[in-house]
Amino acid sequence: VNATAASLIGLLESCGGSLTGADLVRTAETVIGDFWSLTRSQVYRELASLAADGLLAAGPPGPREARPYTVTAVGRDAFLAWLAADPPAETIRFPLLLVVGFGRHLPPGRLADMLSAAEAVHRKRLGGYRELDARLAREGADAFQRATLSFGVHYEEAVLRWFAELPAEVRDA
Amino acid sequence: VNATAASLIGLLESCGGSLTGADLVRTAETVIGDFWSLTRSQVYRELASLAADGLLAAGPPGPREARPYTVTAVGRDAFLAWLAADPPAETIRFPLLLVVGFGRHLPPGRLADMLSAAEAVHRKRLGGYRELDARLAREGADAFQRATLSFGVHYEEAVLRWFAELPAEVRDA
DNA sequence: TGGAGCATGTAATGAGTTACATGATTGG
DNA sequence: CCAATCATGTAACTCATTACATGCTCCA
Repeated sequence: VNATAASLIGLLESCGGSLTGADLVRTAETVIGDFWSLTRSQVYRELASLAADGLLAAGPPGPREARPYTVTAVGRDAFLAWLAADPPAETIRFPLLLVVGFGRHLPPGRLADMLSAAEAVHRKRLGGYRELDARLAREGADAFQRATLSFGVHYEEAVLRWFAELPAEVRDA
Repeated sequence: VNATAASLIGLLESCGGSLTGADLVRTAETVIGDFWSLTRSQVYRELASLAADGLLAAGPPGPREARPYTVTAVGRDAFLAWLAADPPAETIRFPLLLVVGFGRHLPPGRLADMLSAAEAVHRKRLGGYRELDARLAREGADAFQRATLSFGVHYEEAVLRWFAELPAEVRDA
């Protein structure tokens, strides 16, 4: 029961009923996509694997072989066990930092371009997070979900601060 | 030429001469390990692949089949091309955030334990980064390398701020 | 009704992790 | 010189990404 599989069970639990693969792809993307990326292929693989192990039950296939999945009692227990275990440390893989680290090999101006492009992306993401947070606050959403969003806000603010504080030596290399 | 392979070439470039697989594992761990994890197996696989493609040249095997690798002209060009290309976005996978998001399924107190354990880890990491930064500043190290370290500092500060600002509803769930 | 475009699911490739085997090294 | 321990390299496996095929759907 890895983190991706457990998350799928958790999303099925939260949504009460049964969801198909594509439903789960969409749901996962919006709910946990900002700090736990996953692709269609992963979802289908995990669903098949979980169903084979009896943690999920597959309903009758609908259009285009779409099977709705529901959580079994065994699956629920496995999810709760995963949830209560000590979570491993986060992993960050930030290609831009590699580029910055090797920055002295770049032609003049190139790094500045990359940095301002990245800065724009992060500025936009921060705006989106803040907007979403305001909406969730209005709607009185789950405090746990808002806490994950809050991480996103803090993270993006940190990235932007980092950009802002880069020495000219680096920024205009 | 993926990011891991390119980084290995870059490290070989920076170190001037030729390094063996184990040397590169060590170097990579200390220089880029904080934002680009890689394992021995990856290193050896990439080295073999890069040598097969002529981007690296393998020297004569020393003790225990250890071959020293050096960068070829082709390899250097490939590295520079990778470096100048637009870097893809970072990926973050933070298991603790998954757990927080599903926090309402946790027994009372469990989340608080996880959070304080994680907080201790991040506090320690921040301390280590600051110490290292002070040393690099004294030694007048490469500004680009210090910039990557600065990211680490900003990131850890953000994580700690996030912890500190979590509502009691979440922290003491 | 038919075909363009899109959504869903699958297969093949690539990257990352874990676990293992074997050869050095060092201290007794 | 022998044995315990550690370092180095390899292989098997899991996870993730990319590219593909096929079947809906919706509008002309």
